[in-house]
Amino acid sequence: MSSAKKDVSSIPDTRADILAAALAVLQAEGHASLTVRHVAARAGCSTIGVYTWFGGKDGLVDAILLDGFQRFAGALARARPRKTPLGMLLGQAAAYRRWALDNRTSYEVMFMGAIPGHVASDEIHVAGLIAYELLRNEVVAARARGAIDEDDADTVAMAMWGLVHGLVSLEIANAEPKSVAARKSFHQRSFDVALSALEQGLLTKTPQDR
Amino acid sequence: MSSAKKDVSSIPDTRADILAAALAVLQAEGHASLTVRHVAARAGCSTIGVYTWFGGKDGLVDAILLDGFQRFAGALARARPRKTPLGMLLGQAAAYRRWALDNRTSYEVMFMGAIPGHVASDEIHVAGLIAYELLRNEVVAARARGAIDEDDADTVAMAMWGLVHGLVSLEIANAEPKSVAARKSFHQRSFDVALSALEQGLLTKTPQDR
DNA sequence: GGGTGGACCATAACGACGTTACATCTATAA
DNA sequence: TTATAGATGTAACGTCGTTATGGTCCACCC
Repeated sequence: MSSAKKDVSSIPDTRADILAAALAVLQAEGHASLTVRHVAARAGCSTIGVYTWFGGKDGLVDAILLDGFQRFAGALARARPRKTPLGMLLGQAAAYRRWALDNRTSYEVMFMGAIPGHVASDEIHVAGLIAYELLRNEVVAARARGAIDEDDADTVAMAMWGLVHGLVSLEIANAEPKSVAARKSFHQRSFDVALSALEQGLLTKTPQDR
Repeated sequence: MSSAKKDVSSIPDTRADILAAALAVLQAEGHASLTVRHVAARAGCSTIGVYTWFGGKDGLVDAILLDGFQRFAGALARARPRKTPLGMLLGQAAAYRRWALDNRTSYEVMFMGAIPGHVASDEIHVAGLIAYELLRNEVVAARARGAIDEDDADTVAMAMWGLVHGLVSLEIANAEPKSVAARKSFHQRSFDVALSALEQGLLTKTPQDR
């Protein structure tokens, strides 16, 4: 305000402020507090800023989702390498669960419909597909090396995605019949058992290079 | 109003009307239209009726959930018998998916958090556990006959539940990379592949009475 | 019959939500 | 300096869940 004129890189100031405020609110107070008024107040502007820069709450949530999917895909891509194709698949599944548990609020928004009436834009679906492709690629690689019989990579990828997503959803929703103390290890164990069982079931009958 | 006095069985008239109206609204117009005002109007009373008989929207949703879980458990219990324990498990999984697809709106409310801020009461969690027990019982039976190695029935049951829930969630959310025309058969196929793979993976190494 | 109390309900309102009409301010172009 | 376009603040609209207020109706007791 005083001496420095705006430098070129800071032109879209308000937009960045609002997005940062939205992420902060989401992280600190949960989806219920993610209101236009609340975010705007935290960003230091009026509600109209959300409409100027994001077109409304839907646009703001889309921006949040885009950020989430990018971080999510990055985490999957950084899953530590394993020696075998099936090991890579298990590694991605583990990275998926780890990221979801470490970014619970984001995961709920991205995959569990935590924002009431939100319908994601096409751009967001594309961002989601990028993450899916990472998994699918490993399936293709595993099949190319003869570790998996099933012809259609999408079928196998969807089976794995469904399993991982379902278990993680139930874990986050706390839907299990055990005591609180045993929750973490119980879910970890269910996850491991289910994954290795699925892996066993997907193996070729005439194993080659697993 | 004219001649007939109320017979005993129709004393809680308004309550039943409201619940019926809520189910009708949910079925015909989706969760977004499930508002206290809308339901009350359809039931022919004012909004206060919802508070008199259900304590508020949460109580009304709880009643809807209870109804849903009872119908869901009934559908699982009626899954047609198979000859083997593992066949029973697959049969229950198929019944689960069938019910979810046939009762999509109910499923979204029960398992996908479709009602924004709703937190289910303890009674509802119990109702959910009853359905879970049906699955768990089949796991115990399969283990008793030596078809499954894993010791902890909850671990196996959670693995299956997670797989089925995850695939069904993704199917309902339409999260797949195929064209609309191929969706149904694609999901059916993914479901079958994943289930039979999980089954294969859970089999004992020394098969006995499957 | 004449109260009396409680269960049920309608009206109207409150605060919070997403959204928008309108006026104002600011910065750049002519 | 003036004009124009974009960003912004204020205040409002309609909707949501919820509730305070008050009225109706019916069972019960004197």
